[in-house]
Amino acid sequence: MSASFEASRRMAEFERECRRRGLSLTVQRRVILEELIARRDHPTADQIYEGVKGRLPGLSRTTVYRVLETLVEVGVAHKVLHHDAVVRFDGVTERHHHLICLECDRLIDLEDSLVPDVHPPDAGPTGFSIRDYSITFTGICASCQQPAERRRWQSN
Amino acid sequence: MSASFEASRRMAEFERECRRRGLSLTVQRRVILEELIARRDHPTADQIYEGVKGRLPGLSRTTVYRVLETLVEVGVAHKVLHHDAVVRFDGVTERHHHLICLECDRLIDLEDSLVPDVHPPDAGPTGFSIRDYSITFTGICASCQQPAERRRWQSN
DNA sequence: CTCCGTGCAAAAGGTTTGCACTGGT
DNA sequence: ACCAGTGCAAACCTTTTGCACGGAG
Repeated sequence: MSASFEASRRMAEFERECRRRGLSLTVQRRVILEELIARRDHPTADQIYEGVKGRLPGLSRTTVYRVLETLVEVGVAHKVLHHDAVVRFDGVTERHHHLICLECDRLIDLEDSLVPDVHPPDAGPTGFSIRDYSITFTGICASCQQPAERRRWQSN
Repeated sequence: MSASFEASRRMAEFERECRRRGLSLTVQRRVILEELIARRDHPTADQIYEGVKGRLPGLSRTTVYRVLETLVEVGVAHKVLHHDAVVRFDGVTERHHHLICLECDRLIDLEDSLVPDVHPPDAGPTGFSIRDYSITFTGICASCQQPAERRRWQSN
């Protein structure tokens, strides 16, 4: 399955969901979702803004924030939790996990297939109904294990 | 094991670690750690500040931020990742997991013993060396499953 | 006595809000 | 034509930084 096919499938899913919910299909929403799907990193709202402003003259940062929030509500994007107090977004909505380097804070995706299934606990007493999960593995990334030379990363 | 015993054990651990690293044992550090250990929620820096400023007249918010950062470095506190773009702290350093309500964003702790062990993957190709992990379960909390009545939470 | 740690004020981000306007439906 | 969505500017909130003072070691 090619990346572009996957992208258009996701876009179609988004359009369908918008109609179902009575949300307008604006250029901004489409372009921002495209950008998010195309990127394999975990961009911040501002990085998305930088990435799409060429294609959307006059675009406002505010709109990027609002659109990203919408995409999350609709379910075509996820928020990623990183400890830098900046919200990051993920266009990959299939279940996957994260590796976070304790040294440089780099965040790497990990396919779900590499991780044994977790049987979600009953959470019985709390009455919490579990829908999905994601595992955050902490450790040291390859570059930070090296003898402290040439390890610079654009903070992901 | 009583909560207060556990608290003093943690405090002792902190003091030992400070001496080992040549860090000063200031009142601020002690009181802030006490507060963090005493709380069972996941307070923000500001909530900690509100909680301790009575005991530390003239305390600066800046100091709270710096001290919390120190506690994390020393290893007696953890950062908790929440998608509200505000850093939260956790005085529980034993491995545990989180339940996050998709509806109200509430964050609930889940003991590790309730969750089957995850055998950390090799992460072979990436060269990442895994040290620990934490699972975030997403779903709907008890109150949000109720017929949409009386569900208000102090945003945890 | 020497620094590390603190307090204060100010700056730096990131994110949200109010309001008028525009573009989807 | 109507109303959701956008752009802009300003507000807001969290977090960081620079500097001088004071207290821990």
